[in-house]
Amino acid sequence: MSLKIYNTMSGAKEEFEPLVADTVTMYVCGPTVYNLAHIGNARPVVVFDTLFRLLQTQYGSVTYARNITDVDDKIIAAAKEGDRSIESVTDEYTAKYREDMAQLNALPPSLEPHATHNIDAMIELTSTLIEKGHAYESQGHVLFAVESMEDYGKLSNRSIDDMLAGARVQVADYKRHPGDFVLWKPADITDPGWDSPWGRGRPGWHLECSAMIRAHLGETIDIHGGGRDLIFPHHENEIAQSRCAHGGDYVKYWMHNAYLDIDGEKMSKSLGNFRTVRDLLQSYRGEVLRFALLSAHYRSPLNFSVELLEQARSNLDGFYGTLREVADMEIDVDVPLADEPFYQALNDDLNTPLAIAELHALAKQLNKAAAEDKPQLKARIIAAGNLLGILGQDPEEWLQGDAAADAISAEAIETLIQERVDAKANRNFARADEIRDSLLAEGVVLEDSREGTQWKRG
RNA sequence: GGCUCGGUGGCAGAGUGGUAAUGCAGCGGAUUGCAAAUCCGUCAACGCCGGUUCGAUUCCGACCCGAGCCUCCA
Repeated sequence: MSLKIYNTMSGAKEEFEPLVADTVTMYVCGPTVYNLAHIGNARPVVVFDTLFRLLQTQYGSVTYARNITDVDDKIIAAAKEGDRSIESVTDEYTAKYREDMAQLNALPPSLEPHATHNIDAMIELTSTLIEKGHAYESQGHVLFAVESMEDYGKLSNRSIDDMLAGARVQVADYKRHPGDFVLWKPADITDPGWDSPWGRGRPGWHLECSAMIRAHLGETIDIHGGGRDLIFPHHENEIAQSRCAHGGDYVKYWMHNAYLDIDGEKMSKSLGNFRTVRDLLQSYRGEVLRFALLSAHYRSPLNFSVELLEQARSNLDGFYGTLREVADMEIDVDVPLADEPFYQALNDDLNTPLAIAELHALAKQLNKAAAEDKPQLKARIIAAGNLLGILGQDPEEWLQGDAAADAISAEAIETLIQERVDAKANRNFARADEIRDSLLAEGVVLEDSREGTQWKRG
């Protein structure tokens, strides 16, 4: 069972083969830390976290780097607006980003390089590009000369001429060609800046990823991921920087996720139609958000809505309900992943919706399995859940734990259930139903069985 | 204008050159004191028009509709 990945560069699914046997290097573009992450920003995090988990099942060494962009115009603007230091802005939002992503069950990446910790590498890269004739200094800026690169535009499949046709490239008198992009720009005395051969300044947006990949992962990496909107110009320009500086390949497999839509439109900061993860966590647990994000294939747009979240929750409740029935069952059963349909689904370019469908099939089997078959089915469900980053909680806690601040307490519920058991024993069904209805009004659902009454918050 | 990507049942969402997964919702049944949960069954879909083919939802072409990138954006 081998992994297939859709490579943006070739436009086709390819067999995944790492450059070095049993070793995978992966880099995903992380946040610019000047505000809270929205749920659209969380999609690549969840998608590539799932890939990270999958890779770890088949390669001995998997290094996953996700950067923190902590120098940028928007950060400077946010600091000025809040009348606070750059560091207090970036520290706050870096911490909040980590917290939010942890709520989504995203594992911490192996490395989390900060742009400001790698300025030397960026200056060095810029110098190399100038030496090799791919960059030039102009009015305090250093710019990459796109015309100096033979196949610039290959990733996004556009030519330099095409870009001019759009006539939306920023024209600036310090550029030789309108498509040239900034490697290094001068900094105002009040702005953050670093001394460089070209004066005090700061790096352009694209530079950090090229420099940090080179510094932390090597000249060529296996997988580089991010949102579709990064294909151009960001990733295109990374390729230009790295290939022109070092020669050789930069990235073997390019992966790009589609975005979240709201009412058929892209969710984005500039459109203002976004919901922050932090805000959504007030109403939905992180695992629900994660499940919702995985319910569509990562290369397809996903329409984000209340209905989607309710379906995600309903699905998870079902799985946890199944697991609650076998909560005390030991599962020291080996699960040969290669044979598992959910594993095969994930290996096919991370087909998470199909993997979830296979999870449903397993749950159904478990619900009606003979006792001796249950442990292995439970083990398989847990194994699938681990890969998807779900179903890791105690089922009872999941089903009973999602209580609002003013909700009825577990103790009060148990007391009423006991009273209802007594009423039923006396065949006082009117009282029993009255108790059940009153609990339902509190959002508590009772489930009677031969073994007794269970409850959950619905 | 250039370059991408889509349009599958009420909703979400896989997939395939030949009976179109799965989930949610609906309906019927089993079970239950009645429910819930579970199980069984069931209704219902491939944008439009051509072409290739024995056969197309799937391949090709045109068209309609939608989204995205080309500017900060996951």
